[in-house]
Amino acid sequence: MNSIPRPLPSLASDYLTFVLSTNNLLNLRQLQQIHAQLLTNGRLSSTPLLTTFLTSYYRTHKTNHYPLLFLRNLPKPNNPFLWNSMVQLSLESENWLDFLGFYNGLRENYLFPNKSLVSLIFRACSGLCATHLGESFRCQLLKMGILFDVVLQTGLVDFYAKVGDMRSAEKVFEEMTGRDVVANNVMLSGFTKHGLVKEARRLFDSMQERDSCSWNSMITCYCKLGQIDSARLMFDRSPVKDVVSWNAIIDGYCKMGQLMNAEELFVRMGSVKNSVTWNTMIAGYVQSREFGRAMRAFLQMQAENVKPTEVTMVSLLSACAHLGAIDMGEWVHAYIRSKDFKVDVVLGNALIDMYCKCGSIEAALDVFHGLTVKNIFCWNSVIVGLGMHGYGEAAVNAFIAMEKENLKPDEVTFVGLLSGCSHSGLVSAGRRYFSHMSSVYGIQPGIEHYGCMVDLLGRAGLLQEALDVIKTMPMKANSVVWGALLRACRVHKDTKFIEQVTQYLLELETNDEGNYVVLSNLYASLNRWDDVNFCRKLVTERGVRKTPGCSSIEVDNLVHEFVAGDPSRPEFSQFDVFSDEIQEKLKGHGHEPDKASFLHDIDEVEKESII
DNA sequence: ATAGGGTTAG
Repeated sequence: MNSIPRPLPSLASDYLTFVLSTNNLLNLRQLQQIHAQLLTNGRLSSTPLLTTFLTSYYRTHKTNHYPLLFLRNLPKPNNPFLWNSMVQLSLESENWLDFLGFYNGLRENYLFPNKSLVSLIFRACSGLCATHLGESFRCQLLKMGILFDVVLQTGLVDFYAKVGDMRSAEKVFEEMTGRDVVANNVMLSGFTKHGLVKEARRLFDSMQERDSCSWNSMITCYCKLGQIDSARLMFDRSPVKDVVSWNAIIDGYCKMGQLMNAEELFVRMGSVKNSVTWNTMIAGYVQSREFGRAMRAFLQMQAENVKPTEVTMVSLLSACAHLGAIDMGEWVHAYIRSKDFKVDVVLGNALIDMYCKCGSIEAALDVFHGLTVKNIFCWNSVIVGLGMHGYGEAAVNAFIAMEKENLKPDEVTFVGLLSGCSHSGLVSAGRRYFSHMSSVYGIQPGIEHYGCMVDLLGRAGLLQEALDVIKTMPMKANSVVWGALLRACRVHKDTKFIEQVTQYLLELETNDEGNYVVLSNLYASLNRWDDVNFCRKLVTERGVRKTPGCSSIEVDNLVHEFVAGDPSRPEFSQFDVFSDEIQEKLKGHGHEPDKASFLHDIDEVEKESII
């Protein structure tokens, strides 16, 4: 169908209906031809037909450009139904910018949105957290003389609650006459979202009629505040338990790390389970670092014929990122493509993060550039990823590009940017961005940012400056910050500050095993064996447990874990040979193992091999 | 109106 033959007027209607029903993507030329057809024959331009045409165009092309052009060129006055359906369609597909375009077009024609649309628009304003838009919209409605009934007032309550203006929300709610269950539930969920459990409970207790939504709101409210036992009480008391109730309480247990309780309910649910239930459980496993169980749950989900969703994929990708399982990650990516899942910002970000953490910055960038919509999470992941892989300058450039897109950097952006500068030795850039944080962007540096600066200066050998940062920063240094300085001391073989760090370890009862080890090794390299023993005694006294070094590799979609000094694997001897090869290669590249600061009580040859 | 997903310093 490269060109559409000009049909006879009597056939046009059928013909157009046929063309539109084939569900093919129409190109611009074809559309213009249909457009011409519709305009030249006034009889054909019936509102239903035009509506079908525009909606099918918008559904397939997902851009409001042509439909807007089309509508603007229609002879006046326009039929309000046409504009209303386009506004509604863009709202339903959550394309806010398209919505604004259509809504403005509607107003340009002095038309009013119909009533169901009005509440939809309020919901959209809530979704966008567009305070000004919602306000101006409310004023417009008043001017238009649209009556505020319970439905509209409820929409308004929802709007105020979502943008965080609880006082206005409560005011509208109090002034409402004839509140129904929905109105009460909207107010209830407003309280719930802001963790206002007392207010929520008071309203809940005063309600004469309660449906499952009311009970579920209370369950989620208690879960959100970590009061899992109160949530469970609500769940048990509810006479109208539905899937949502079960899912809410299971999620509550997962968030508390109580997988046993979550699983018990999960099993007890039987066949009521839906995809959200499975996603909740899988996400729970991932959050508790039970990646293998997450994967098994995914397989079981498929075995029970429950369709995995985009949310399932996000959890699986997160598991891959933690495991460094690139093969499995690529498999998930292929699965996403084969199922035609919609790669939105969240899923896109999960892919970017997975590829970064699995070592493939190129694949991460591919995904990033392929996204039509990028938000702060996506940019942050890319900036963090580039910095992590030693591309500090690229991270800085990404930061600049992000600003050009008019996105405001947040505190995570600066963590990524500063650590990127640190890994690439970009001292002056790091200093500049650190000072710009508060002066230009109005973000107060947190302990992470001071930590980055200590690391940046420490790596560059500016140890005194690094210590000055620790001394002058507005918060107490934690083990990460001291760890950065400690490692810098080791790398630069500078022991000036070693006493201060030891003092810190004595003062702050930290259980951070790594710092004790580094400190002990530092003393060992100085042959200060008394201090080494002191460190070791400290570790024992404080009950700090040294987790054995552990790494994992992935072969044929199976993740193999290796624990340091554990020869129980049958392949162990082969790995030994392989490890020898790597050592030789490293030496060829001029790498020297840092023997001095390690395990003083074993002989030189063995020492080298272990390091 | 109610349930599930993403980025953070050594």
